[in-house]
Amino acid sequence: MPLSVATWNINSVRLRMPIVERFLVENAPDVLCLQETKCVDDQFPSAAFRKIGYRHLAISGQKGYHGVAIVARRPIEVVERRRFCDKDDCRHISVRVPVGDKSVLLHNFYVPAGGDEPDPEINWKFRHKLDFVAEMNAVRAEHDANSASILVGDLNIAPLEHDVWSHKQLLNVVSHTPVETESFEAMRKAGSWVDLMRHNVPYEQKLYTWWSYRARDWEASGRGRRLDHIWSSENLLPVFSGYDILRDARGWEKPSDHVPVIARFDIG
DNA sequence: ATGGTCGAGGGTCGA
Repeated sequence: MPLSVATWNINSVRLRMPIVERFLVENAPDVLCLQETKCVDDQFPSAAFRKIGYRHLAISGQKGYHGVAIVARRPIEVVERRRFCDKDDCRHISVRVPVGDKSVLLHNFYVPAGGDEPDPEINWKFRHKLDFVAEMNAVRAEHDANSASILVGDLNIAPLEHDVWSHKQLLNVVSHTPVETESFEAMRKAGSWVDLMRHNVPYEQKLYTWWSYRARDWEASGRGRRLDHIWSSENLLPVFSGYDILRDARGWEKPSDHVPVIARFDIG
């Protein structure tokens, strides 16, 4: 019986419940990590999740902005709601997922988008994004014989050349600037995380999880970016059995600009 | 060339 973990920036959980339910019914991941829930915990549609079998909830929301949550069909225990950059933004929550006599520590992140101007001197949002990623260096892929770690979320950075539709045209666009991609990869390596979506995938293969709302036709324009990620500790590689990017979800009714990603592990 | 579209909230701001 595998363990499956999904991540999805849904850009308002209340508005998006119809397609979130569709995704859960059709794909039945054990755990779904959500970002940009955009509501306080009292407004989170907990009853609707419980009704379709997702009875275990870990929520960290705030009014109007940001917000993360984890919903699961199996028990989870909240470990931490970590603050970053000395702010009260709800951008992280971690849970422990018992898997037989072992357990997985699961981090769910929503990294700041960073604004439009890629200059930390004149754009405090970009400064905040760089500081946030630097602070993530402390989040390591903890593991031992009985435990492993997974880190997912909207990390708002497309690190590799083929994680964007045009490397050259996006080099000065926030999400793909060298200062971001280099610090991002340094942070990932410092934590000993494995980028599962690129594991055994050809370097030249384009991978996208996000398409802008600002295109007349997202599909025709083809201008995507890989902003959502699934990482794990190295000891999960032997049981990692693959993943899917639910590209079709970008064309559903009232879509998010991000699509879900699901990873599967042959454990539990 | 430098828009374009969403969501929350009700103040435009954040993405």
